[in-house]
Amino acid sequence: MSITPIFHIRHLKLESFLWNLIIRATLHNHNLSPHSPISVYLRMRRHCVTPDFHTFPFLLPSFHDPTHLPLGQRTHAQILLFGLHADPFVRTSLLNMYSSCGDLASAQRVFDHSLSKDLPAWNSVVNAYAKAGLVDAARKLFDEMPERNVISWSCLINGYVACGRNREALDLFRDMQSPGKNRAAFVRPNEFTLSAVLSACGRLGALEQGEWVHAYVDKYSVEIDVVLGTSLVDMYAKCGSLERAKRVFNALGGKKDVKAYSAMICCLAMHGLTEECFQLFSEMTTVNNINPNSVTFVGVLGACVHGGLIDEGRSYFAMMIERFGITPSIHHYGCMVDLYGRAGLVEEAESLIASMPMEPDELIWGSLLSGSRMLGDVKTCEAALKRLIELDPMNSGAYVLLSNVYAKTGRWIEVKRIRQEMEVKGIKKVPGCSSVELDGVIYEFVVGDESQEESEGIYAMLDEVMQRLREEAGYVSDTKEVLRDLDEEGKAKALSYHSEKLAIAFCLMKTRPGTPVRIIKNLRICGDCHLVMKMISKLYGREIVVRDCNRFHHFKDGSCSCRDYW
DNA sequence: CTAGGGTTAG
Repeated sequence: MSITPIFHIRHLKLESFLWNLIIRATLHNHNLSPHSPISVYLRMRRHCVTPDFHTFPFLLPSFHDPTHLPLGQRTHAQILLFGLHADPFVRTSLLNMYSSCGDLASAQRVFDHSLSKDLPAWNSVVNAYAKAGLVDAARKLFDEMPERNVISWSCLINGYVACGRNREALDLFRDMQSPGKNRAAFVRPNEFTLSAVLSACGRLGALEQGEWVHAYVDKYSVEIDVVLGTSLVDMYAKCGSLERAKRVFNALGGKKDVKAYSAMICCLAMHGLTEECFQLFSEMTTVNNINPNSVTFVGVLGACVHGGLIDEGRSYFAMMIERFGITPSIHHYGCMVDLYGRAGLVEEAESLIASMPMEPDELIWGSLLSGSRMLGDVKTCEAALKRLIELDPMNSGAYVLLSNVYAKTGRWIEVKRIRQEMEVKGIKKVPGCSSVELDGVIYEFVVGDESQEESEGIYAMLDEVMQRLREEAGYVSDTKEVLRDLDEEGKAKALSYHSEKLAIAFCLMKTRPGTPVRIIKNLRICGDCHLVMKMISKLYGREIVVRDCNRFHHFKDGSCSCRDYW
């Protein structure tokens, strides 16, 4: 870019005006080239042009990650030097700079020392706390705000979604729409709000609420841009409705970018549709010439894992590095380790781990553990667990996986030892929890839970169902994964109240025959529940979709889309 | 209209 003509303009005010414009024009230059905002600013100073009220709101957004903090601080000093620190625009920019550089304390200080705190300033500080993961603090500020607009609500909803408090995000969205609660005029959600809400719906599996958002989008003619479209795709796919995900995805037409493609690719992978996943990948890269990124490959490699496709996994891994120049992250290594482990290629897994440029983390050892668990490779599991608990001593999942392997192979002394070890260290097993949505209400079931209002009915229903499975389908409990050394009857009992069984009983009770059932589970589904779901799908003529923490299972006519490989 | 606040895939 040539900026020479500017130097000949004499008029002082006009000079800063033009320098400001140049800084704005360079905002997208993130490297420290001569054309970066800070370089232009320094040149402006060398030409003895005094910065004004507009200069810093242009300059400050160029400092947006922790490595930029020192420059941000020096810019703050410049602001003080030129006496521009009282200006509300400058202050909000400064607040945002500190927040995006990760210096929350300084952001708060800038806010506290502001004489007039207008709406953008409040929104910025709420957002700063929400982005830092301190959503309760954000909420406190939000509650103190003298007035709020759609941005205030969106920032806080985002904060809840970002830290996994999805229910609270939806509660807040509901409050936003009940005029009594937001003590202001009705605030209409926009595409920013709706994207965040859809994200929460997807994670919760709240299809009906997600559908409501989609209907809202249509009703108020909110434009489905690529961001909102991606959110819709993600929501439908995570709620088990691939058909509608595809419909929205296709309707995006030429607007689809790498994120939209990646969302769809990851979703196809989660549903075990490996072929379609690969096809979409090639459509994206070869037909539409969109470069995949690291997330795209997390999806594609995930599809390989779910399909047990070693060769494809290897070739995508190589393609990622060689053709697209993407440095594999720990997630990609994790996929490969999982893939090798499941195939019994323990040596390959280990040599890959040894070749990693970064220290293997708990994800890697977890992948090795969950991979080798499939084949009952006790030795590898033990080794992986040992490394895993060095890094993450309270990881209950690791202990459970290993004791699973011991239980499968009947090594009850070891099972007992693990259980004692967990007890001594105070490690609590994460309880299995399943949820279903009915008429827009999410019902949660925890293993052996009897607190539900209708517990009695649910248990009676479950007993009846299991009885029918035994009599009419020859069901015998698959007790291989019970973690206690009980007699066969005891084991069957320990299994029979797994949360997903409670959930399915509830659905059979509450919904009309033939209605599809969707269940979300926080852990991996166990062998026995998997078997029971298959049988129910046939005997009761129900389509059942179970999303466990790892992937989707579509049960229909007695079989599952995962082909019993998970 | 030279200026400040928020969104999607993992």
